[in-house]
Amino acid sequence: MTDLASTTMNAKKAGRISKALADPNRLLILKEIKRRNDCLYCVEITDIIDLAQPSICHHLKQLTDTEIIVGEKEGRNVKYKLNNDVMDEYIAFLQSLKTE
Amino acid sequence: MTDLASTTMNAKKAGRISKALADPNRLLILKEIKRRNDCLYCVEITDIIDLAQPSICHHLKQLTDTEIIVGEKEGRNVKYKLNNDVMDEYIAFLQSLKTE
DNA sequence: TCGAATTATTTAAATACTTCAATAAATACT
DNA sequence: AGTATTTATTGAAGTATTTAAATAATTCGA
Repeated sequence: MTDLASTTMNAKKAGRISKALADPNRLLILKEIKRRNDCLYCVEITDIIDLAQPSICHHLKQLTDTEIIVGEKEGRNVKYKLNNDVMDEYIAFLQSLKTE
Repeated sequence: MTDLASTTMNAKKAGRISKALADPNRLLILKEIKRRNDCLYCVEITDIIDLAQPSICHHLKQLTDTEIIVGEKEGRNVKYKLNNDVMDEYIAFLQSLKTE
């Protein structure tokens, strides 16, 4: 099992997730997934983000590489969903940094 | 009130906080603040991070600029503490991205 | 099969980030 | 005042990220 696919959170993985979230366009994508009830086709992202197709593809890759979102192929399209587990692990890591 | 100093979280501010957290050395600093019971002098960071003093200073600035940590001057030293409020706001923003 | 639609990859340019050496600024101590 | 200690700033080099044009790959429909 690779480090990326590991289910346990650590500083290294948290750093990668932070980096994946460190772009306004990628946060926009996540907000849009939420708005569309956890379901977003790649082609629809062009409507909300003013970037060329390869750029959007690049941002989606940042998010899928860290497994914050998961893509499901549906014919020609890819449907994206948020990975709540990864988000919960990341949030738990952040909580652990706080003083009780 | 500047956007950075605003108490309300938005995608722009969340993006900046994510970016501040997107470095292993900065996460190390946060973990060390926690380990030392929410109190860390700049000069002590040299012990745990193998970077030159200006580099550490640079990283501390990333964290203080986004107010994830707050520095208190004590004579020549600066004592750093985690800003739980900002962390909570950031976590709440991440929670809001999840599907209920 | 052929053409259209959707997504992925490669390459290159522009921009941003990380790091350190040199140096400055602030403060304590004698 | 002079010196040592701690932190901040500037400037430059190396590295990484973002973006888009060109192109490839995949799949649906006629």
